[in-house]
Amino acid sequence: MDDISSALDQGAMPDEVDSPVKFRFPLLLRRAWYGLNQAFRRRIVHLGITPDQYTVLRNLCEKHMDGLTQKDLTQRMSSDPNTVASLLERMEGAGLLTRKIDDQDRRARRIMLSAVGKKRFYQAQAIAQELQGEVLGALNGDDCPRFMHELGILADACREAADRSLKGTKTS
Amino acid sequence: MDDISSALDQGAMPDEVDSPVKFRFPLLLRRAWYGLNQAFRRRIVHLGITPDQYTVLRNLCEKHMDGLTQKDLTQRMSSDPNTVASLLERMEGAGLLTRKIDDQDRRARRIMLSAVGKKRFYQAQAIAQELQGEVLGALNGDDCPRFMHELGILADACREAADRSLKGTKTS
DNA sequence: ATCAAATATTACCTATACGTAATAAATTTT
DNA sequence: AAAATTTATTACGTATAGGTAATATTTGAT
Repeated sequence: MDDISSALDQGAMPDEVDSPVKFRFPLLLRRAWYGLNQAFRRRIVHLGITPDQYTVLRNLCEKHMDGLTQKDLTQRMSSDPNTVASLLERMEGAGLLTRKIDDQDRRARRIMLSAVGKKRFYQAQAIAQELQGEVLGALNGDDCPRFMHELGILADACREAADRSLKGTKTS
Repeated sequence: MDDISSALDQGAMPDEVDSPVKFRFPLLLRRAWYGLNQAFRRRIVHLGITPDQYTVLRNLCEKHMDGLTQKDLTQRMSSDPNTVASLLERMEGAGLLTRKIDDQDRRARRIMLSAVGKKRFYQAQAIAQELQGEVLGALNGDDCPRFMHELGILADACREAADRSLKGTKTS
């Protein structure tokens, strides 16, 4: 441990050599995600919804008029059952959607958008598209498709790493 | 509003036409960020720290042996003063760092890593690098630098959008 | 048909994210 | 220099993220 400490005291930088701060994936990802989220939150606060609530509304609006179960939503949102449950509880309280026990599977609950929910979605969608335009405008239009493709590959790799990390399959 | 509703009832998809789900920036960003975070959280839980706490430790370890103020940390983490304050409070309680009033500016608090904090950082760093290798391995090595450069551009654009969205400069 | 295993959700807990207001100390203005 | 302004942090409140355990149901095995 003394080796490490003295190295540090001399001003050595742990892993900056092989990966400068400006190019580290986790840092950039964090910065992008929090920035985008914060921008969107600030722009839709007057609608009484949050970015995550918008994500729920979008998933319910997009070709799922028959509703979704909480499980479905959880997967579509890359989220967690607990988080989704409390999120939907608040949204139901706000009159944005309804939850009723599913006819086929009485363990599950089917989520259905309300008229208010639809309206809020369309109001927020315009803002979301405007914001997305502003942000993606910073990138050369020609580079965009390839970039999104690569981001998709990394996103999948991240999710797979998370799944792998759940049960002790870290090594084998 | 009836126009909108009937369009939906026919199964129309809001903005899927011009931007398919698989290529939408916010979705991919969310998936990548949550996946990476969850993977890392699961792999370091035995060290008694969280991903955000690791970020604090990393910032304190990297060339800032003289310590950082909470404000500094807040900016470096793309975070918020409130969040950082409670985060540091927990970490101080866990013995990972110390907070003392700054000599130059007695409003500020200077954060200093403890021996335990240093040790935990190096233990977690090995895991972080391993994880990063697994994830980035999914991308063609040659594409990586350009991708990171572009992600950096978008991250900056997101932060700027967030700052712009704070004070009513949305239109002008 | 019955009992065991799998599954959807809830309940409860801790850790962020971040907004607003309060507090205290530093800086600027008059 | 005293007052007004700016700034670093804390206090407090609501909204996620996500782990563990309990519950209710459905499915699968005997």
